[in-house]
Amino acid sequence: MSVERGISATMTPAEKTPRTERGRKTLRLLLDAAAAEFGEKGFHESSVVSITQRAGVALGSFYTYFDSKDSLFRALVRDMSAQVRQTVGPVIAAEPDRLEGERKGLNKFLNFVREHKELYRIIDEAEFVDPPSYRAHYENTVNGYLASLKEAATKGQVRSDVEEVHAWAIVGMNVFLGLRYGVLDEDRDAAEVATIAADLLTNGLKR
Amino acid sequence: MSVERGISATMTPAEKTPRTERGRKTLRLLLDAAAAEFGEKGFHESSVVSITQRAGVALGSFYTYFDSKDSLFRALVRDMSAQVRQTVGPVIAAEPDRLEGERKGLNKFLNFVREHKELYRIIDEAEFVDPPSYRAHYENTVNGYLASLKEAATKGQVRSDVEEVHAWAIVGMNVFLGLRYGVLDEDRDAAEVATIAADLLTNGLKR
DNA sequence: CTGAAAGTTGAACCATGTTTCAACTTAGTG
DNA sequence: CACTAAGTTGAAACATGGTTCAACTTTCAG
Repeated sequence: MSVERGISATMTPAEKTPRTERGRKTLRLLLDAAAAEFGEKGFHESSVVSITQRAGVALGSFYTYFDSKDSLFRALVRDMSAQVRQTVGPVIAAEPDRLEGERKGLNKFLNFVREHKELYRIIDEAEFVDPPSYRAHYENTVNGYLASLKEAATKGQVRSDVEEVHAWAIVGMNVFLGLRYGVLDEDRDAAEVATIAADLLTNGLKR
Repeated sequence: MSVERGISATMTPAEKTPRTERGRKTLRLLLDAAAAEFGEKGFHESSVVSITQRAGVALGSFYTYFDSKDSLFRALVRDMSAQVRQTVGPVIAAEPDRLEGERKGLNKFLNFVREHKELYRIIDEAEFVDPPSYRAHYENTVNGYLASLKEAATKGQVRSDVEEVHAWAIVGMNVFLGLRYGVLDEDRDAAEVATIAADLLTNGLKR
């Protein structure tokens, strides 16, 4: 449940990139602490003081790497948005059949959410803390989805009239299933949920 | 774009219920101002000072009706949650065919969202400000959905194996369509979006 | 009319938490 | 082995905004 990755290219840390190994380590401590803190308490209940304490670093060091609490949050949102897509996208792409890929992708997503509840909450909260990033996250996600659906349509694997509305609907479906069966509760088997949902998506509600 | 209704039963306003006509009027001013303010700025950017100014009421009067900023927010969430269900539920129920009801319900929902963007955002933000209400909102919504789907299943209008996962998936779909085509942008005809989504839900993605 | 209950007011109090900064320590290079 | 750049530190300055309260006004039942 921590952001174990290095500092991704998407973070654009202004002129505050660390120049030494020590600096990179401190930055990573701060990012991990922040992800945990924001995930648990939400943006506004989290404090820079508490984040630095959790990171085992002095208060002032925070401002060596970030301009503000907001800018840290923005950096995290961008990073996590990319992480989700990089985790789920390949799983869908690797499957020759798009509808089967849908099931596998959702399964992967559910498991990812369970292991990264904090990322999920951070992206959700971006709707209020950093609307542009929030919007960008879902537009990127939906666009990727739509492209892959259209691709599948040319292969005759899905209906030929797929369009934006479908992509938003499917993404919404997945996000809510992630919320319910990943974040709020884990009372159902992830693979089973994915199978049921993929079947609904494939065949619809009709008898 | 304001909460034009009276004080609903769900609000349980402790011992702070107004006893005179004047009091009820002030309370309504505060509720409307708060809904507008929270909808525009979000919970944390909104201030009690600003809400009372918007309502044209003194700062102190706020605490005649609410224990705190939080408790006001909770009251609003509960009220709006009920409002959404009371708006959309009947539209679905009135339609003899459940799948056609789905289309009409989504259309109603989209139009409702467009006229009440602030309500939408307030419920969303409850995930962070008042998690129990947030959870309760979606559980109530999903349960209502599930009951009506099961009812339709006995009539042979939808597949007979409908269950909780389906309900969450459908609600998620609708919420995201509301977000995209109601809140973020209104660049598509609501009825058209509803038709496309209902068709997807009815027949699925397969060719 | 009148008195008590209900409602109104806004300055002051208070808690919280972000950001700055000048003194200090560590790391790496010529 | 300096000497400089990078990094660290935490107390203090600063900003914000929620909440209280005692004086005041309005309402309305008797």
